[in-house]
Amino acid sequence: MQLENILPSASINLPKTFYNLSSSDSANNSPRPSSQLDYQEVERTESESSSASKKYLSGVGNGMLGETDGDSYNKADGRKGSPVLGEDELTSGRRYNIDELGSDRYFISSTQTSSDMASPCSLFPYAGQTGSVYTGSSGSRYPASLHYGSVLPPAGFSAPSVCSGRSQFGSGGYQFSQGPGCLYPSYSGTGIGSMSVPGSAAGARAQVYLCNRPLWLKFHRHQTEMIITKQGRRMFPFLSFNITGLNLTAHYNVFVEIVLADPNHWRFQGGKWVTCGKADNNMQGNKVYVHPESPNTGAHWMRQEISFGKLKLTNNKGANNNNTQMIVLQSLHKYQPRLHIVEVTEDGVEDMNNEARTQTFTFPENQFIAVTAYQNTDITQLKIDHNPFAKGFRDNYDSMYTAPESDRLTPSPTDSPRSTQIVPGARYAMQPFFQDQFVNNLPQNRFYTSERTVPQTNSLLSPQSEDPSAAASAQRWFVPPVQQPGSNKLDLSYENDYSTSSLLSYGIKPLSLQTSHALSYYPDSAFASMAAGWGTRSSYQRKMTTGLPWSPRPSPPAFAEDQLGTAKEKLPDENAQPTSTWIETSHSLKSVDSSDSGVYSMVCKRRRMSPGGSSTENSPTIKCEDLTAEEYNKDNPKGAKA
DNA sequence: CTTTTCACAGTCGCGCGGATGGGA
DNA sequence: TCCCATCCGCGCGACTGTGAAAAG
Repeated sequence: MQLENILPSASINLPKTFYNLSSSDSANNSPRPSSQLDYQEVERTESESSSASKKYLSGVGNGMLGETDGDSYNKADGRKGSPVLGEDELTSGRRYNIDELGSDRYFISSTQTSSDMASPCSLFPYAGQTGSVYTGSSGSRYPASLHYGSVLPPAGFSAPSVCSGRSQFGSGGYQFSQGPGCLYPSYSGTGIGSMSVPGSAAGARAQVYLCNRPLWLKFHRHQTEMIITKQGRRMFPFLSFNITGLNLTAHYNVFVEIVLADPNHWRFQGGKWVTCGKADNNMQGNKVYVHPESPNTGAHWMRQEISFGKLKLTNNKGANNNNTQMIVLQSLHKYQPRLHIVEVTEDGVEDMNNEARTQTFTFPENQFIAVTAYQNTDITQLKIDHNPFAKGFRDNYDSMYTAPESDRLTPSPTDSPRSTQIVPGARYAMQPFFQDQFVNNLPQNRFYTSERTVPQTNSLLSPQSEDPSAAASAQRWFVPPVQQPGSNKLDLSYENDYSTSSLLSYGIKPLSLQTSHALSYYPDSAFASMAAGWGTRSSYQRKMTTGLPWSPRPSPPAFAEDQLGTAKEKLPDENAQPTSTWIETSHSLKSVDSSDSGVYSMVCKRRRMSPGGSSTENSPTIKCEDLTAEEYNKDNPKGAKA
C-alpha cells in the first residue's frame, strides 16, 4: 500500500523543511511522519554528544529490542519498512539511535515557540501513519493551532473538575468528539512527542516517558490491535507514563484521550491492514479517561508511574454516560491515545483563563486499531505472550516454568497487571518493572531463537553489573512537551534530565537507581516494595528458583528484552535509514527480512493452533519472523492462512 | 463474506474463614 | 485459656483469547 493512500490529507501539507531533515527523505519523495522528525531530532542530539551508541550497538543481545528488534532497520540505501504501519519510523535505527545510547533516555520535544516552528524537526506536522492524529475537516475540539502543542481551548476542553466529578468526563465533561466530524482533533502539530502549550511558561514544563514503550513498539510493528467489547476491554499494552518537570506543589489532572488517528476505515485483508472507506466520524461516546488519582500534585504524578491499566475500551455507545472507565471506540478504526496534563486548582478545577496549563503528549507507537476480534495472528500471539491474563493460552506455559533455570524465560506470575497496581507504595517501581515483565515474560525462545543465550536475567539481576551496554539498555521514552528552541536545547534537556535524573534512571545498575534523585520521593524503597509484593504465590515459588531470569528490580521495560535482541536483528539496524523505510516498504507487516516478506506474511497469518494439536505444528517456540519458508513448511505443512 | 456477540476454559489475585502458633 | 497475628486453602470475580454462532 502506498503511503499516500493512507495518510490523511493533512499530512500532505508538510513543511518542506521537513523533507530536508534527512538525506534519505528527498529520495523518498514522500512525506515522512513527523514522528520521524522528532526522533531525528533526538537522534541528532544524541549522536553529537555520545559515542555510547556504538558501544551499545556492538553488543550482542544488548539491542533495545523494542526498537532494534525492528525488522525494518534499513541501510542507507536499502530501505524497507512498513509505511502502512509506520513501524519503520519506530524501528529504524537512525531514529532510534538514541535508544542505543548509553543514556537510553529518549527525549521528544515539542515545539513551543515560533522559533521552534522554524526548526524542521519540531515543526513538522505529525501526520504520519504512526503518529498522526487525523485532522478532521469539520470542527474540532482542538484547533489547528495545536500543532504548537496541545493547546486545549477552554471552550472545548472544559475544565474537568475531576476532583469532584471525574465522571464529568464520562458524562461529557470533556465533550470530545461529540459532534459530527469532531472526532479528529485538529492536531497537526509536532510529531509524536509531546505537544506543548504556547506560553506554557506559566506552568511547569512536563516531560513524559512512555514507560512500556518497547512493548508498544513490538505491537506497533505489527499494527497494534485492541479488542473492544460491550462490557469493555482493557488495553494491552496499557498506557503507562512517567512524568517529570511538573511543579511539585501544583495540582494537575492527568487523563488520556483517544482520538481517531486517521479518517479511514480499516480492514484486515491479505494479511495486512488496508483502508476501506471513510471512518465514521459521527461516533459518539466518551473519549476521555481521567486517571483516578486526578487531581493530584505534581510531586504525586512524578513520584510514580502513571498507568492507565484500568482503562477499558468499548464499542457500546450506551456505556459512555455512566462509565468513566470506558472509552467508546469504533471497530476497525485507527486511534491515537493522547496524554493530557492539565494544571488545575487545588480543588481540581481547571483554570479556564490559562489554557497554557494544558499539555498534551502523543506517542505514535500507541496507535492501534480497534477490533472486536483479533485480525492479525501476530498481535494475538504477542498478546498471549505478554499479557499475564492470557497465560492460559500459552502453549508452553508449563514447560516455561519447569524448564531449567537458564531456559526459563517467562516471568513470575507476579507479573500480573494486578500486582502492578496493588503493591502499595511501589507503583513507581513496581509498575515500570511489571511493564518490563510484560515485555520480558515472553518466552524468548519462541521469538528470538538466539536470545536465549543472552543472559538477560543476569544483566537485570546483577547489581554489580557494570556492563555499559547493559546500563545503556535502560531506557526511558521521554517526551518533554515544551521544547526549547534549538536542538541544543533539547540536548540540554536531555543532559539535565538524564544525568541529574529527576526520574528513576531505570538503569541496569541498581546502585544508580538507588542513588537516583527520584528515589528520594519514595520513602519506601522500590526494592523493598518489590520484595514485599513479589512471589506471593506459593505455587509459583515452588517452581521458581532464586536465580530468576527476570528481576523484581524497577527496571525499564525495554532493556530486558532489548538486550536479548539477536545479532540478526541488530545488525541491520546499525545502518538503518528511517526515512527510506517509510516509503519503500509497502506494508508494515514486513518482517526483519524483507526478502522473506512473502514467507513472513504467510507465516504471520498462520493461525495459532490449539494446544491439543501437534507440538510440531503448534510449537509456539518459533516466531514467524524467525521462520524461513522451509522451516515453516516443515513445521506447518498445512500452510498458512492466506 | 465480514463483523459482532456470546459462552467457554484457563489463570490469577483478592477476600474470607479456618487453622496454627506465640505471647500474655 | 484467651487473644492476637500469621499462614493457608478455597471460592469468587476479573480478565484473557478461542471458537462457534449470530447478525448484517
